[in-house]
Amino acid sequence: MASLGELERSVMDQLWSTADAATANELRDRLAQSEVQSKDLAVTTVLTVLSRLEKKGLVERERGTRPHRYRAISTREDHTARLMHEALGTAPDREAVLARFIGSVTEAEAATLRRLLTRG
Amino acid sequence: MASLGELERSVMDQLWSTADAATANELRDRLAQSEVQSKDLAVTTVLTVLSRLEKKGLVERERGTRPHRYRAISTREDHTARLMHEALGTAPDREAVLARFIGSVTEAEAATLRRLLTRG
DNA sequence: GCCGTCTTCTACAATTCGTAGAAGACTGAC
DNA sequence: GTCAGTCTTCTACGAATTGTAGAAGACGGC
Repeated sequence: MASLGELERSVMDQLWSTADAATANELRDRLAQSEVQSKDLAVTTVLTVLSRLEKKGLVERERGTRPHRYRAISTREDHTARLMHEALGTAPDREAVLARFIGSVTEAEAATLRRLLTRG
Repeated sequence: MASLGELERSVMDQLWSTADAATANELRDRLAQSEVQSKDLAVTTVLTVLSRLEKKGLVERERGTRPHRYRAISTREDHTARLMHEALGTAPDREAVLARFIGSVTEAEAATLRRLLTRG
């Protein structure tokens, strides 16, 4: 449901990289600079993508200001964590999935998890 | 990369529900019975989907036997765990993601994780 | 050698995504 | 109040993915 295309992903990355809302133009510029794909985009392209992301519930826009400003609705971390939960939810045996998941986590991450789990 | 369509997903569910390899015909029958969508499919439809799943690396087929037999390459749990890792990998701050993830896990799952993490 | 079964090839419609032009809406400068 | 420039919306199109399946070729048992 929430699978993003490449450009959609890039736009989200930009929105996530600074918490502030940004205009389509700012985003286009930022994409032009930081982008791996280095393909200058039309502003309308960025706007289309932003509209789609809005429809998908990932982005919200301020309609009051004249150049509308867009911001990510949740943080990248929340979004990613939600995706992980979604994946987890597709399997009937969640514990078995967690076992596999833990099995292939790096030692540093395992340590983090231990800390997080014992602290609460 | 590994996002599945609805039918593809259903076929994988069937393959995962029994570890044995199955023929396209068997799968079509099983789908017809268990399926929510209750739409009788042509065998060729199932075969097409199986070929696509094979190309995606999720299914392997025995070409030796005459009605080819298909089986899932990894278990549902492995597959799901891999998806979770993929999601995790998209974020730069993996630890932060893990923190959010842990935060929204059920108590039972948290217990499972603790057990898994302290046992190794 | 023929018949029924199985596979492969090809195809098509719907959806998603990248991409953007055309045209209408709005704002600031004057 | 009007004009120019900016911004948004609408519409569109091509590529890729997915559900769907027919046509035709390959194969094995009788």
